[in-house]
Amino acid sequence: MGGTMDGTKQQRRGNTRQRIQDVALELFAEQGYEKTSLREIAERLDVTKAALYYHFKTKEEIIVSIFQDLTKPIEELIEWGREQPHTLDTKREIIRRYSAALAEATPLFRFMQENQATVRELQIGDSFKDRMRGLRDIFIDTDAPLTDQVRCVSAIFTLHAGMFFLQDIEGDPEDKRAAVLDVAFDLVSQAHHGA
Amino acid sequence: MGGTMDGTKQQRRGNTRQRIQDVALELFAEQGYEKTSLREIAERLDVTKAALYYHFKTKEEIIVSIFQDLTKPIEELIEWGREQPHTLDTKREIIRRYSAALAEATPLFRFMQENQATVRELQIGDSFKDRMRGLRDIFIDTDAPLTDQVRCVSAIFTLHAGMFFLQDIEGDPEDKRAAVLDVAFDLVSQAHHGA
Amino acid sequence: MGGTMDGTKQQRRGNTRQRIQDVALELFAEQGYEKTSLREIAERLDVTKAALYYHFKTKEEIIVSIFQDLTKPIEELIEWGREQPHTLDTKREIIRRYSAALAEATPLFRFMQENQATVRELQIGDSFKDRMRGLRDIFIDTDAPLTDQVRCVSAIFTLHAGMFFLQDIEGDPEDKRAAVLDVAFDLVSQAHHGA
Amino acid sequence: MGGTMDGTKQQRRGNTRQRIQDVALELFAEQGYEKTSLREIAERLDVTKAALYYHFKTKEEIIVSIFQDLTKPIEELIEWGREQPHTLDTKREIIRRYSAALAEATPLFRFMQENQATVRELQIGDSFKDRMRGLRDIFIDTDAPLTDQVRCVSAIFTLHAGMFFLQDIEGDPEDKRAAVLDVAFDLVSQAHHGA
DNA sequence: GATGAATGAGTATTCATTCAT
DNA sequence: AATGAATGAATACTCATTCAT
Repeated sequence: MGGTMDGTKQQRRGNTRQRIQDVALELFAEQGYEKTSLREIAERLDVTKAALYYHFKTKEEIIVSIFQDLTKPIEELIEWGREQPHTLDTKREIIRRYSAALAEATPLFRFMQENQATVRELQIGDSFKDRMRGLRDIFIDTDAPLTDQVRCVSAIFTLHAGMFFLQDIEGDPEDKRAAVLDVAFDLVSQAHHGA
Repeated sequence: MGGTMDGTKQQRRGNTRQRIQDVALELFAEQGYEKTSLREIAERLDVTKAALYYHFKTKEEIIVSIFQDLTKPIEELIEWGREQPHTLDTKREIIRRYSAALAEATPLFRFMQENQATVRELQIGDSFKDRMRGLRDIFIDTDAPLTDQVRCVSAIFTLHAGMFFLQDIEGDPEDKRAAVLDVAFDLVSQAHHGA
Repeated sequence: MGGTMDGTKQQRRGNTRQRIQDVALELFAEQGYEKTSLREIAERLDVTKAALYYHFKTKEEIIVSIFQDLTKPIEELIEWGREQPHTLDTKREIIRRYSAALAEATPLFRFMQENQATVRELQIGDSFKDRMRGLRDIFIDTDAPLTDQVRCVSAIFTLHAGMFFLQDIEGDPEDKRAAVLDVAFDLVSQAHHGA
Repeated sequence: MGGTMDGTKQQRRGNTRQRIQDVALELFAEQGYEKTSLREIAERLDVTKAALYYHFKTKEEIIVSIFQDLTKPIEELIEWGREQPHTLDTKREIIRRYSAALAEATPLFRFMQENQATVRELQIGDSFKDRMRGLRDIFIDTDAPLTDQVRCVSAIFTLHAGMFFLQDIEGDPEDKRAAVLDVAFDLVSQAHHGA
């Protein structure tokens, strides 16, 4: 069913694992993890379900592997952040880098945003919470007034919000990205000056 | 098997519909809509699956009915907002009321937050988006600088963030709620003064 | 697909559970537990696989329930044996009754005989071993010479052998049954007289 | 990944076929033929499934080859028995040799004992039945009274029983073996004297 | 106002087997 | 002598839904 010598299959050799991850993430983000069946993934790749199992032991392993691959930059960012002094400048730099990392892994974050209930039960949940806690520890000064702590959380959230909920608002994407960064910068600045 | 005359079942009379909604929402929020089966709901209520079908035509109808019941206050809030002048005071009042409405319907919002992928395909999605667009139209002045628009979106998001992601932070719940409102107020204030 | 009013289905009402057990045991005995699929059982009963799951939670539960139903007589026999004095006469009576019980549950024992590897992993294994140990405790005098102990084990085994491995030998079934009992009687007699 | 030069693999050279048989029999005996997958066998040997197919055409061929290798002594025993006069002494000698052959191929007989349902469908079944029939023809005098015929069957069965069901009984293994032989001897003696 | 019995379509997963390299 | 990649067919099991009673 479909070309033996037409180059399409030729190209597939050796990168099936990657292709599975790509298609899977796309579908998971689109329809949710639970509602996406392995049959669907296989069909879209024009392989059999069993082929998926050659590359991944379970459905969960597929999403976990994607998660691990795509969140590595963020993990490194947090590692970096931990070694810096907890100054305002550091926080601004983290916001800048975090925003970039987010943009890089958009589909994954869309998936996570939209499938939190699933994510929570999927071990991903825990490692992601760990990561977020790491970020929080760098970002939040537990001695500061509550209001300032909330501002910092809000800054991070503004970045996430920027990814998904600004699509409805008109304007050049680059401008929007800049505006989002501005607001986030402002929030941490205010937190630091005790505005 | 399970009290015929012990009053438990007596009490149940007539409010089964309500009890189904309660248990269903609880489970949907906890495990996700897709992963919660009607068998599970029925078992927890100690009735048969078929009984659920006496009260609701489909699984979807259960969640839709919950949604409609629980978002009525927010719909009314938006209705109210639409008739007010788009002043800063109005926005602050909306933030106050929205925050209260959110607190009232916590499980539903937790469910929606965590099952966005599902919600989107469930007609709920559309009517919720309509509502949110209504809120946005009141909140956002499309002539204002992008940064200020983002601030307003961020204000709303801060309220949502406050519900779920502040649990990790120490402090009295009432204080935290107040801090969240403060930050949201600040954001809309700044948006208005062109900070 | 299959009469609605022809009486066949009429008769089925209310005894589906029993029918499942019957067909299942037949197939398990014939082809082995592992090689018998639920599809096969369902097809032979002209119901869907899902119907089986209405009556039994798992495949294992089917065989366990059969086992429990069919070994009750033997359990009762052992109970009875425990209360008797450990005389030769008691043993002869037990042999007589055990042989009868065996004959009654032939398909089950054929199944167990031929699927020991499966049985061992199926919890059935344990409860059956318990039962057999009960029989052994009544049957075997641990102070007697080893040879006599073996004779008693051999007596029980002769009964089992009689069920399955005498089919090849010519002769009237009743005569064969009598001969088997004779040999078993002899073995326990010799064990008692210290032959 | 798995010693290239460490001698382990060096040693493996040329005896993979044998190693497959060993591991396969061990697993078949332990878990049953159906429940043992080629993946499991391959993993335990640290080779790929495909490697098994280099040495054996099918799963069945593995068990058949084991069977043929391990039952050769018994086949020879029967051959020998056929040429002897059908005296009591011959039978005693056969019992002695058969018992020894059984002890030699314990895992195979454990496998056959516990997987009869499988064995029956696996062509092994037939050739084994042929063998057993050969034994029976030597052992059983079809003109003798039924009781004596049963005694002879029982003698063989006692040997088999001895292998598996005497483990529960206390005592020195050698003593138990001797006791088993004694009982078997007795049974054939009685059969001959028309006890 | 609810149950008992059943269905049809689906799910993730496993298996023996194949074949080009 | 063995591997990497894949397949086709099967398996146990689950789910939302239906309907006569």
